[in-house]
Amino acid sequence: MVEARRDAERTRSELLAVATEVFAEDGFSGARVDDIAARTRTTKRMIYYYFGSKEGLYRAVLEEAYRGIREAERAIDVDHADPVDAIRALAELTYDHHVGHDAFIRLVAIENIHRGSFIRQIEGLRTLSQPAKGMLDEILERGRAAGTFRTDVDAIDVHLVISSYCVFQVANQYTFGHLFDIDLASADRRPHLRAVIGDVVVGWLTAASR
Amino acid sequence: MVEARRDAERTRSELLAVATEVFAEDGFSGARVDDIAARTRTTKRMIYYYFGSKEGLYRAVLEEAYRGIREAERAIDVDHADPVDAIRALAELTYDHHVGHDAFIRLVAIENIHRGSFIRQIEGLRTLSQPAKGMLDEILERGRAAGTFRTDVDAIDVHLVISSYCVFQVANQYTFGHLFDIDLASADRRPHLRAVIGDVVVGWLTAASR
DNA sequence: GGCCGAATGTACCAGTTGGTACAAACGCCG
DNA sequence: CGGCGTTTGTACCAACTGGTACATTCGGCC
Repeated sequence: MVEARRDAERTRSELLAVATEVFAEDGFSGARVDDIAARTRTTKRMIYYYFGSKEGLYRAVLEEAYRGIREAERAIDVDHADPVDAIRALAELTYDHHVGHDAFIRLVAIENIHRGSFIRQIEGLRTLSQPAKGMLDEILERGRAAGTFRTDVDAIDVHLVISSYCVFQVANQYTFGHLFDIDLASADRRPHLRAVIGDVVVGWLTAASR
Repeated sequence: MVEARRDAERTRSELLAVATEVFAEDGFSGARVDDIAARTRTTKRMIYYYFGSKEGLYRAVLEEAYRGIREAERAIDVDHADPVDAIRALAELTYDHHVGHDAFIRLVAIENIHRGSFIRQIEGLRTLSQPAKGMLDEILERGRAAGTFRTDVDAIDVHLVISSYCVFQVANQYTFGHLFDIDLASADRRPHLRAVIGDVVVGWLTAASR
């Protein structure tokens, strides 16, 4: 029987899963410890036993979310010989990836509201982000060597352009959607919005340098 | 003597100004009514007298912030004859504009965390956003007529690309900055980041349609 | 000057919230 | 089986927090 009355690992991970939902929904201050506990098979006491404080729980949520997302990102593998195809694929896969992980993007937005004060306390996150940059570097280098890519752009610039667009789709969908009376999350519009970021990056990179 | 002991207008506007700062800093749930009042020459009582509730105050803050920003946006006037110059200028001025209004962008981020539930209650905001779109429409039309702009892109797409980039610079500076060890807000880097969004939009729009 | 409604200040409250003291139950190991 | 460290549940609290009752003061108007 799996119905173990005592299962430290399960208690901990259930707490983490529920806390992720609640923090993503209500923010750090908006989330209530009692609320998180109530949605669990265990009690508030366990939050303090395993995580020490509301803040400790939030930090654990943030860390796990980042690890999970980086893991998922490694699956984005672009092996096109042509750098133009490769960069377009990377941009559009990044779009898909972000659209599919809105809870994570909400957590990131919340963390930025707090000026990144919690993320800074988490060790080892930085190295986790290097693969994404490495792949970009490699594609750009091939494109430049082939003479098809402009030379006044580096991997961070490209990552910034792609991330901005993809994050904004999710993070700002409510205000942007309201002001311009458009639903960015609508399935009908997805293919177009997806193609746009591909077009943007390819058009930009294949244009002549200033 | 300007030192009026009683000045309804001043009390109200001081409350609004301080509340804007506090909400932008701490979010809706994070902000404390007592804290806002304490930073004022008046008392908490006045918040309830003028705004009815914490939520009423937040709504007033949001509305005033949007009106202010749209006002400022109307100053962005691009009168280049060449649509390519015009669109580059628009993109780069939008960048400057966003970088200079980070409190507003924080409020927008906070509002999106709340899924836009407050902004929806504010009447007349939608019409306020139309000028920006109108100007874009006009530039795009000229560019298409001249044969220099691709035809598979509309004003909303362009606005989305520009806004994404400019908002991200400010809204996500902390997490992005931390993960890639770069300070997006550094004055040294501004000219480059500013040029990038110009290059992106021009390169994209002047490339051939798919 | 005296009236009256708008504006303001003080004191207070009830519900909420993060956090904890204490003890009990569990299950592994010898 | 018995002991012992880990894990869990209950009850509780002190501080905080949004909100308000009530009294008071101000300033314009007749």
